[in-house]
Amino acid sequence: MNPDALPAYLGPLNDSQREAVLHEGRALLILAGAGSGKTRVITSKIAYLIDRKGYDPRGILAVTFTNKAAGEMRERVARTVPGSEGVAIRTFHSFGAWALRRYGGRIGIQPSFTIYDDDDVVSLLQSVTEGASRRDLDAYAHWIGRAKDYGLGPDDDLLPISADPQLPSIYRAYESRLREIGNVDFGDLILRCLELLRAEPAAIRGRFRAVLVDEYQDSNVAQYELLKELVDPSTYLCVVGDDDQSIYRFRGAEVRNILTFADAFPGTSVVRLEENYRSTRNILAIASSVVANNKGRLGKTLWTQKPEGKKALLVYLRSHEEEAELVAELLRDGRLEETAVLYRTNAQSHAFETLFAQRGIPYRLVGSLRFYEREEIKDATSLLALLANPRDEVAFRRIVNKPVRGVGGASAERIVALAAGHAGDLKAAASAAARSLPGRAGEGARAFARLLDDLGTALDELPLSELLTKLVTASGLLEFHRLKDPQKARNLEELVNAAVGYGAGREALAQFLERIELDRSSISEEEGKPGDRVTLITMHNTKGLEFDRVVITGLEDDLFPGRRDLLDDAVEEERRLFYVSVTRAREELVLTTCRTRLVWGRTARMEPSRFLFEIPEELLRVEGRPPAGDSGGYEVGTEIYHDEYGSGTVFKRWYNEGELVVQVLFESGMTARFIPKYARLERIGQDG
DNA sequence: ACCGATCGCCTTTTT
DNA sequence: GGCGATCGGT
Repeated sequence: MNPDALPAYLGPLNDSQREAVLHEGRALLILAGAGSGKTRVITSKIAYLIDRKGYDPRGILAVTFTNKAAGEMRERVARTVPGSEGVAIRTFHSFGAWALRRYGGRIGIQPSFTIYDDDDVVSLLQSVTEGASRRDLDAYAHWIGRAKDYGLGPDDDLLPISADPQLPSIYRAYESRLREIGNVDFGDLILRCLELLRAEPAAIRGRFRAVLVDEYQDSNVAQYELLKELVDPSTYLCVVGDDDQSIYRFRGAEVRNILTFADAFPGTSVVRLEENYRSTRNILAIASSVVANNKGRLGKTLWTQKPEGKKALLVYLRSHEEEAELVAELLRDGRLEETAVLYRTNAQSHAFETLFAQRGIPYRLVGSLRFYEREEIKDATSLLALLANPRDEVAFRRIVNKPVRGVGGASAERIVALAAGHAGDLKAAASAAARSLPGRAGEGARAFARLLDDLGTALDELPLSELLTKLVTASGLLEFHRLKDPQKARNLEELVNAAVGYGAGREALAQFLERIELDRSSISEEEGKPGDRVTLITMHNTKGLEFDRVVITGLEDDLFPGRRDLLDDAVEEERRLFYVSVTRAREELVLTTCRTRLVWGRTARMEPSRFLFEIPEELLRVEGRPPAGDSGGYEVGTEIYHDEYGSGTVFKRWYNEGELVVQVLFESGMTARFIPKYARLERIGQDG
């Protein structure tokens, strides 16, 4: 091999891409517009580090945002670079889990921990609070999650999260209970990993000589701090992102991470990838013109050599049924695999599923299955969790009396209290309680303890799938659920199937549970099946994907952008979500908006999404009729002046009984509604 | 402890 | 419209 010859993987790259791959130095920020080939750049860069710069694959860490992305990158890296198996390609969370399982002992975390999901968090909160409503508990769970995203513990100033006076004490109680149990929640995977790195930097820091992060615009503050701890001055750090595609603020993503990256890591070089290889000029123009309405962008000019392409089709429809009909009609050309139907909320998939099932149109539903959150699955995994960690009181409470064993709430609490005398071990406590609890409750406790014993023995002897089979039968869960709903029994079978390939023992169990918690997409009834299928997917889930034809549905105010997002800059995040959605399309874009929609079983009247008015008309071909009189002016964003209220901006407009109504936010902070036909409004900067 | 009926609230988006 | 929480009767 001639070492001077350019490696093959550099061949197809454009100048900026190549610059990014070849860059050397301390840190690199790649601002990569949608469809600009960033995955190719990252994989090429990994290849280059290994085969030209002499990096040990085991010294390279690549962090992605979703497991799906990690899987794809793993595949591409393996294809591009022989001998790259050792590269760690993980999500932030799975990296955290890995580090905690391996080195967590140094900060008091047992490797047998399991990961609590949102439901478990709420259950635990319920046991550390008194008289809190479900609503309160949800709120506290949310705030605690957000606090952890920002790297804040119970003793930090939580006012930016919530002014609720009880939050600090509830957070503190929750945290101390969680640590007694020995489990972690999602935020802990980052936060406690950070704690580990600070306490024992030698354990991990410096292990990775190069760290690459994809989708950096969606990292949160805790992840940023983790990154800072992970690198030392000699580590090569490369992050890739697009501020226009930041869509996870609700989950603690902090766009400022990418905006200030160069300041946080001195010596940063910046490379922009602005050539788009995916979409036609028209599609790109639509995406750009809408996102241009956002303020506070780094700003970039996406361009493409692709042809202009077709105009996007905008269809005004009467109802969500018509919307599903329209999509079914489009699909009569047989291009199922090439088409994706996008919507803002999971609930919207229903209309499509129903109609497609009727018409025999095969579809693939991405993400919304929530397989692991189903009652029967959670029951079975709670038993598994209890095997993995006998101190898991959340799992214990859930499963001890299911199916009914005569151990009611009061008895269960007695056992939990008793566990304190057995180092928290609930199995030991149940055994002990078998003697002290009266009658049926005592027998139930004994039966439950015996069940755990049997399963514990089987754990070391049987492969996991066989253990699970034993578990669902011996516990009575399979029978219990079969009687309620045969589908639930089938789901339990599906869970058993998911465990095929795992060996026997505690480590296999921990791995399986971790996969369930961290990669919820890994089982879906539809996804694995071959054949042509149209994709049904939320806008958020499309990140990183692309399709020849994209149908964006439900373009209506109050839905997209959502009702809550109207005032503050949350609208900007929704606009970015629109930008992400549009740029998934290669060739063809269809936009639909409905006049009415079922909301909570009631038919609601809808208005077209404000984003539609931000698209230049010449980029659209319109079908159907927009609501009458829509040219009445006073578009959203119009600045007006009112004699009493002063100047303000229209932030919402709709029609009531045929009259245009506008809602105006004034500089004073007040809002008011007007019917412009009668009210004395002056439009600023227009002739009126 | 369990069952059934009623009430209320809900829908963002996900690692 | 549907799910889950809650209450009251057994």
